[in-house]
Amino acid sequence: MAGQRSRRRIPEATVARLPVYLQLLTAQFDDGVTNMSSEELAELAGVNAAKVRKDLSYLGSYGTRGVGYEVEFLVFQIKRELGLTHDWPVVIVGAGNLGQALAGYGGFTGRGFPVGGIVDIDPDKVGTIVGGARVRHVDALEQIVRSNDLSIGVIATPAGAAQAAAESLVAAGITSILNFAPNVITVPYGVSVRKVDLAVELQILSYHEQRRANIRQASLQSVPGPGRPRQGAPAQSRLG
Amino acid sequence: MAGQRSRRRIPEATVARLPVYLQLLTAQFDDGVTNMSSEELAELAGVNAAKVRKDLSYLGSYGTRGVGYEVEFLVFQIKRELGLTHDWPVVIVGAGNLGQALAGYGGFTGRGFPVGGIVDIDPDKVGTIVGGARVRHVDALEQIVRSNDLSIGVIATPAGAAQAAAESLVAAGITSILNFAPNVITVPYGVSVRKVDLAVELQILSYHEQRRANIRQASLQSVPGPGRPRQGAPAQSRLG
DNA sequence: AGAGCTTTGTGAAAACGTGCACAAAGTGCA
DNA sequence: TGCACTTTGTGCACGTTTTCACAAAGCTCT
Repeated sequence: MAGQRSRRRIPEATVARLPVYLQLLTAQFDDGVTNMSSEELAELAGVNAAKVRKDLSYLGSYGTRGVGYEVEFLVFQIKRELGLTHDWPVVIVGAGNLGQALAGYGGFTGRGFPVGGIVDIDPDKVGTIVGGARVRHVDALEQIVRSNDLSIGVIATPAGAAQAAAESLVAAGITSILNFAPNVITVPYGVSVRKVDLAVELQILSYHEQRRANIRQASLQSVPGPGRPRQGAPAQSRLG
Repeated sequence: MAGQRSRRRIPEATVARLPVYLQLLTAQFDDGVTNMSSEELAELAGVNAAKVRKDLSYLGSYGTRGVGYEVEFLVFQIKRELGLTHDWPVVIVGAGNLGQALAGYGGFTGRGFPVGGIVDIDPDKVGTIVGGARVRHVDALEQIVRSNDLSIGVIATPAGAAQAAAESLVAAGITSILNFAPNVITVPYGVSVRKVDLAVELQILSYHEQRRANIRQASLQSVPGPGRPRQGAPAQSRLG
């Protein structure tokens, strides 16, 4: 039983929730909370308590029946599982509007993902300082990646340049990509990609808005009665 | 014979993919492509062709057997279903780093979601011009929402202010929220929330990176030497 | 008009994810 | 020690999503 605790594959849905638990647990710990039940954590995360327990059970049996989970220990275990025991500096491709915002955005650096480099193809941008880092030419990508041993790249280019950016990143040795460009990129097997598309998120909201409007239209009943408060569901822009 | 095509409920997973198809189809149409098969679209979207067909079948039977789908018509149908036949101006709460980037980011306005207003609680920011819009005080939120008939709000505040921002938005009459703050917000029933958390995306990538590193490690069968403990497998202390 | 080819639309099966419900395992108190 | 109480960890049933596989429908060519 004691064998490898960690070779187990964790379901993708759980992997997507662990960072949320981690953030909540960390905040609670900073507030002096040392112990929490699945019920309390579920309440904060806006999910079902059984789901919390099942999610946490993939990490191991780290709770104590009748008591709950020790916050600090759980934080450590989630970090370990997510590979957050060390920083992962990222390299940003594209120093335009979005790239600059990302580089300057504290929530990046502050959570274990410092900007390890930023590149652009435009010679006019090269040499400017963005979020504390000097913009370098995209040709230096491989050198930046190798010498800093980077694994994660962020694409913040316009749509048309995204595929080329992805190819440069992969050629430079990057194996995980976060893509902010509004198009699908193709990468070789073994490279992970996640896509964040602001317009897609808004379009999904638009669908629900429009649907509400239709329903109001259809059944001329008034406002949808005041129900219980509800938590927002975490949004994943994942293509299965 | 078709009758009302649209009262059917579309699965959430499909709703999340329709914007991707829409983007691809629009790009193809601009390139002069007038007709596409589910196979071709699937290839571009990076998904299974049967999935494309099933997704599109929720809109109605708009394909032609033996031929495929007419791109322009399909674009129209998807837009109709997603409620994209008109613009949805959004109001942004928070004119800091992120709010400014969002307001200035073309991919927002350019895809049917112009900035209908931006507010901040900081009097120093009020009155400044951000992405073409003048920042107003958060107290004016309700007036802005009502007079422009807005439905969608974007939270671009720091974590601590997000819940208050959500409450202001709801009080002002907003029914859909896109939350960029890295925490869970609670809203009344009937309000849609989607959350985009950059750190969460990176943490998910981190998990996969770390897992790859572990697997490499394991298949090498070698005990990690005294070398520096970089992206390798974090030592697995304490087994459950 | 019919044969051959292509591609849709959809039942049905498989895979995946969620939530209930409860035994097991712990605490605390008398 | 034994009893009451709490909370975990998980088997199971249910719902959703994905994939397969194929009949039905359309096109083209003769």
